[in-house]
Amino acid sequence: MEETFPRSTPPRRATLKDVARAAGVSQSTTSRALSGEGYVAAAARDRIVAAADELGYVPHAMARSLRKQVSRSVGVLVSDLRNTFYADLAAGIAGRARSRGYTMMLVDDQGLLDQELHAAQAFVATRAAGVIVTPLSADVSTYLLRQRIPVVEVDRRFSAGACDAVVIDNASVARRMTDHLIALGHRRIALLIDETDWTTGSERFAGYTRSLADSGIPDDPSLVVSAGWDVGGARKAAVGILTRRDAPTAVFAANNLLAEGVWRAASDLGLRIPDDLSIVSFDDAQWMSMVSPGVTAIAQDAVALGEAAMDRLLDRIEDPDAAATTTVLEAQILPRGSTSAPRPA
Amino acid sequence: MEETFPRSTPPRRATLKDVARAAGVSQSTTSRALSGEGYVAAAARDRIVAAADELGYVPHAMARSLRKQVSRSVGVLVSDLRNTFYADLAAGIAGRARSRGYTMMLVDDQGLLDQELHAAQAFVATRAAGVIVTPLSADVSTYLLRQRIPVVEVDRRFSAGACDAVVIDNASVARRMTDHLIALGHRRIALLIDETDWTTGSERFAGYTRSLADSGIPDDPSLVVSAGWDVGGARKAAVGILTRRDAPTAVFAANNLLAEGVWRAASDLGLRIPDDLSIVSFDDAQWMSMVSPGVTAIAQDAVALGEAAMDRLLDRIEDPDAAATTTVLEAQILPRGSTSAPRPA
DNA sequence: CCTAGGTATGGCATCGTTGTCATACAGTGG
DNA sequence: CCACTGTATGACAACGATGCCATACCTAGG
Repeated sequence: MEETFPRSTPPRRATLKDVARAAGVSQSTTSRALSGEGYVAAAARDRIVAAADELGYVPHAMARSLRKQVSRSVGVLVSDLRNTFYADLAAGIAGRARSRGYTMMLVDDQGLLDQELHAAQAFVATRAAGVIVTPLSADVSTYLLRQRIPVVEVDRRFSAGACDAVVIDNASVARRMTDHLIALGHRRIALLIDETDWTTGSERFAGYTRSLADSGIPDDPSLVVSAGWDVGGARKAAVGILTRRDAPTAVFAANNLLAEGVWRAASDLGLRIPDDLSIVSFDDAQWMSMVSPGVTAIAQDAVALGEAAMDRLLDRIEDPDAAATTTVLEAQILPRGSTSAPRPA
Repeated sequence: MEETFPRSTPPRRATLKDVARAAGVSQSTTSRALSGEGYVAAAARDRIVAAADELGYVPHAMARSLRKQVSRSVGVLVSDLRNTFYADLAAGIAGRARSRGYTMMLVDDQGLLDQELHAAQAFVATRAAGVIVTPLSADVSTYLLRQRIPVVEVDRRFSAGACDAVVIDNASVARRMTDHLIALGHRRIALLIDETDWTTGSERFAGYTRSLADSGIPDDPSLVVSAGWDVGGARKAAVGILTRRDAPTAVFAANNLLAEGVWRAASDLGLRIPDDLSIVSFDDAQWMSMVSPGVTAIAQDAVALGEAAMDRLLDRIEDPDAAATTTVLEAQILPRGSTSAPRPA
């Protein structure tokens, strides 16, 4: 009998069976004692609990969820964790997940379609209780829904109607932002945008267009510039439009990367802000409050977005057959120094 | 017999048994066919594979890992996802995890000790293959190591020697940064710091002190200011030291939040940078390259830190009994406009 | 005294996989 | 013709937890 092991680090992790043996009762009783369901004599319970933490017993979550056929973990799929927006979103989800007793599996698909689908499969494999996703295509939701896994789309919608969604009112706030520029006296307002295929882009574009139309400003398609996905491209595109003979007096950047490009372009060209050029941004970023003048921006509360998505998901898990709903959160305009009346021509 | 269900959404997720039945073979054969281990006739394999994707079969990762007694998921515990440093770290880990076939459970402990321990327990419950943590105390590592779970500490070390760690050489780069200020002619250099209890703080402090000593500059403890954990506190502390009669000509902020406080304080006091005051920061933040002048900063590659930590963890999982090592990554000094020679007195 | 109901406990099947083992049928070399 | 080896398959027992069921005791009420 040389089975003496140091007491501090047991050779194997303790299981329910070990606790049962140590307490001198059956596994059934042990399970009941630790879960608090069913009859257990007080004395037995005490012995069992004592044995459990003597052995450092931690229930095996996977075994439990295999047996109970329910999972306490949710999958989260975002496009790019290095982008503050997604990181804040994840933070909001994480906070709610923890307080509701769920664990979070986080995957960053880097904006790649194949990784998005691959991640979805990983969520199915772990039998996630539900998934929150900032989708790149309708495929994820379709696939997960077919697998009977609740899905919530955040930030943008691809499967409108088929699954729940939590978004902000892009169109409305883009319109109000454009209204603000028009109220200051601007007539030539450029829109720098990445894409108009997703709901985010198309709605922002729609809000901008709507504002101009409502103010009776003639449509000028040349002022809407597709500026790519990175700062470099945005900078180039901004330089292009700002050096035109009929350059705009204000630029509306449809996200924070584009705003950075515009800011740098203005600096390249020696334009004074807001005297020579007004700049506004959809998405607030930290630098916008650090530079002078600060950049007037639309702030989405990404943390709140994440929290709302998690709440939605948990409701859905409780009631899988309820009708899909779309939750729309408010976004705020933060007026800063980058906007003023255009210079008289 | 009214068990007709729509073919598109099966009532229950398909299991190995379902695939086996559909292909007309046993579970054993099915398992062998899908895993590729052991003998399976070519014809049978084809039938099985066909049945599997007909049914949309996805193997149950938890059942598998229960049976095989190995897990393919790692736990990651960071202090605050909303802080870019941690988000980038997580992104680095996530990237490596995905490419190595692991899934990542992410928890944000919000800098709270009890949540840190709670998260550690959750990792044990899911039988994580390993854990990467930016620790708040030695307790996490101690607990997890006792539970035989490999741990890698990142950014700061609490359990030096007991577990692996991946950090940057805080002391050395802090010293070089201070040397840089001294080389420019500064003699009164303040250090704004949050804490000196963690390895990060104490090493940065040590590097600063060492640089001054090596240059023969007399020690002045009043120039080392404990500035709290948020921007507001840092701003106040900075205003305090900058309005002293013998105010420093340069300030070294030990992290990006403190740097923001200093920057705002300088703005409050109308100090011109770098003429009236030189500012340097440990930690680069996006705004530091957007403001003018830009802030000279120490850039840690948080993504690389995360990748290195994941690599370390996987090595450790493969060889649990190897000696614990500490990996030290380089950090870079990015010279920008916020530093110059002090104004002649 | 007998039964009913509350309390307390253990046995056992089960969740979905995997791997060991036993079995069976080739074909091959002695 | 008899081992023997290689191929192919299915039964079955795990992994760790739970929950149904049977069993057993005790007390109270008829």
